[in-house]
Amino acid sequence: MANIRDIAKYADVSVTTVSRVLNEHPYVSKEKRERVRRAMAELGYLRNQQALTLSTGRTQRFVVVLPYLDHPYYGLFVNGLAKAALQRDYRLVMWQTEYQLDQERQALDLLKHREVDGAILLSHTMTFDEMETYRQFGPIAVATVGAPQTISSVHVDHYTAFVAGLRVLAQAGYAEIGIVLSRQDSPSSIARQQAYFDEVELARERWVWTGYLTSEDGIGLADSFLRQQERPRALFFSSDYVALGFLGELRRRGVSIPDEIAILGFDGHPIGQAFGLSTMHSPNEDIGRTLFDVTFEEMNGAASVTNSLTVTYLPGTTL
Amino acid sequence: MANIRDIAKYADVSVTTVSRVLNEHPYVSKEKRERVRRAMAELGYLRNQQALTLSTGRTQRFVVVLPYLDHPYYGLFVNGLAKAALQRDYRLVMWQTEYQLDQERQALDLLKHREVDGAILLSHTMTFDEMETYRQFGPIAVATVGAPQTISSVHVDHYTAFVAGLRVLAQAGYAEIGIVLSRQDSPSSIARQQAYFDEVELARERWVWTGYLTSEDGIGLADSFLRQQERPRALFFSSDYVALGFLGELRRRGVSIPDEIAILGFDGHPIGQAFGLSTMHSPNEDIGRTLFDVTFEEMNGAASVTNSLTVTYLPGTTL
DNA sequence: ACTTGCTCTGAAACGCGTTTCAGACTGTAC
DNA sequence: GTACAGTCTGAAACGCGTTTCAGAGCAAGT
Repeated sequence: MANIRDIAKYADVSVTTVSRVLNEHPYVSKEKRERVRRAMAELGYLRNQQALTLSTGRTQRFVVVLPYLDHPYYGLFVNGLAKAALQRDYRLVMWQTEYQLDQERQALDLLKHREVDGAILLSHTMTFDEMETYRQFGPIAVATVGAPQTISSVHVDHYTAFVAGLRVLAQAGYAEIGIVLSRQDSPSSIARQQAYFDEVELARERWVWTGYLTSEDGIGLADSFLRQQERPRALFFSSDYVALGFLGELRRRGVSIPDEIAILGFDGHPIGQAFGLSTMHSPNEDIGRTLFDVTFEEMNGAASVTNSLTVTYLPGTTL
Repeated sequence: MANIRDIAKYADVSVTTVSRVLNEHPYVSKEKRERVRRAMAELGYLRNQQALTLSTGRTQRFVVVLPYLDHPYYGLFVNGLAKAALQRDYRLVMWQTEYQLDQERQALDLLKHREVDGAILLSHTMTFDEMETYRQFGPIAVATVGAPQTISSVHVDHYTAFVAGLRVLAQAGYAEIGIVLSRQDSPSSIARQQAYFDEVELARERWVWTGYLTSEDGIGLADSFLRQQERPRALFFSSDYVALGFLGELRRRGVSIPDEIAILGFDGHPIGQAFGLSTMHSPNEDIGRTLFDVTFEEMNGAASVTNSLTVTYLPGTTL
């Protein structure tokens, strides 16, 4: 494998000159530039990215932290991230945490050890206090609310977003509303419950279901829901996938939707449309794109930012 | 940022000794080991991964190439890859190609430039001949069939798999069968068509639909399908997502399934169960895991392998 | 007493591209 | 004729951890 010194020798110039040709520095005579070019072609020179990385201190990589790589909820975020990364010639190292704190720490250790230039957390269980201890090693951006000054944030405010969804339900004439959330104690679940109790007059503790993450969980909910005595007339899900599982199972059992139970999802993932799911659309792809850009800019000296986006109602036939 | 030389000076030992402590080499006296440990703690030493990478020539990274990061079809592969990577302390650089040949080339260029140790292609449009030109730069593994000797392959054979699915349909009593495929000219689509015409007596050209990738495509199919004069009695989809979109749309229109039209999917993705989709289960997570392992072993000198896995019928209510 | 074989240590080279700095040279301006 | 600015060039240092090699010290084996 020819390196820059071999090329220099072969073309009878200094390594500096070769480096200049590589980087298209103007101060190289036509003749030497040509000689170097030819030498590179003849020896099959390939620039060693590792050496470049060590030398410049830039890895051209960000680590992207998320609980599950294969959870469709994160798909659109990741898509936005990937598109932005491509534009800047950056690579994304994906890090699956399965909600394990130590996995999050390992991901941020990449930052410490200069394996990546920055970190983008689509989800985190770590406290912001701990997260800030990593800030000195590179820019960090999160897709969640409540980040401190030093940490960039691009997110939808789940309280506001949930209020918006609950009002859509209210306007459609539903007063008895239940909500189906993901992890019990996640910040977003807490915010959503808060919104529920603040906004819905007939809100009830037992109409709050937590621990529903996947479409299978949604199927599972059908049974326990139908067995319940006093049921809400509408269910607001924090995820389209859970809503879809529930919807599919109910339709299969011949339950009429929305006559017996109305369903509102949250995400606006394309697959929901296939089933006519009414949902609150969250601009996740934009968030992904912006998260990348923000992190990139911050690496180049820009200040950290907080960017709150809003959700919109995407009508279907389940409401 | 303290480096290894700073530590050496502070602990009054050579850099070699520091390196030995870092790598837990036994030939270091207790006393010096202790001094080095203390120096590292006091100066807050953090090993620079970039330097290590340049020095050892190992990046601890593989690039994973796939058309869309957010296509749920690849989710289970990626999940398997991620789990295997975690075990070996490897990172995955995800590369989205959108089926663009030049994106595939860019991904493999990472290999050329020593930015990754190996490449795993879940999908590719590149010919194997071209792919082989990259082989000299590191191990390559694909999830597709037909790879040459030098390139590892872990896959389901789509011809065999499709024959299996078609026989499931035949055994269930369906003779008039149509198939719905993804990209027209992809090797897997070609193999599937071959299987169709070889296996199904009543196979017809116009019962082959191509270009269906997403659940939305499945919705779109419903209309043109229902308008067709002579319809097959069963549809075999090459993707659960397309099948689900189609299924959802038909159910919404009140078409009785499987009485009017039977549906068989392909993948066995969990979300299919929510809707009772009958499907051929493909062990994609295993494939992902094995792809990683194979690439890893090959990097350590093992020979390339070809590993063909089989699909199994996963009953639902749509058949 | 003498070889053999560990254990321990560190100087120097290595991987490889970039950057700094000093110097030479040419051309233009005054 | 002298300055100054711009062009071109290369030696050396830099980023930083690993590896090779040579050598010293010491104990066990014959």
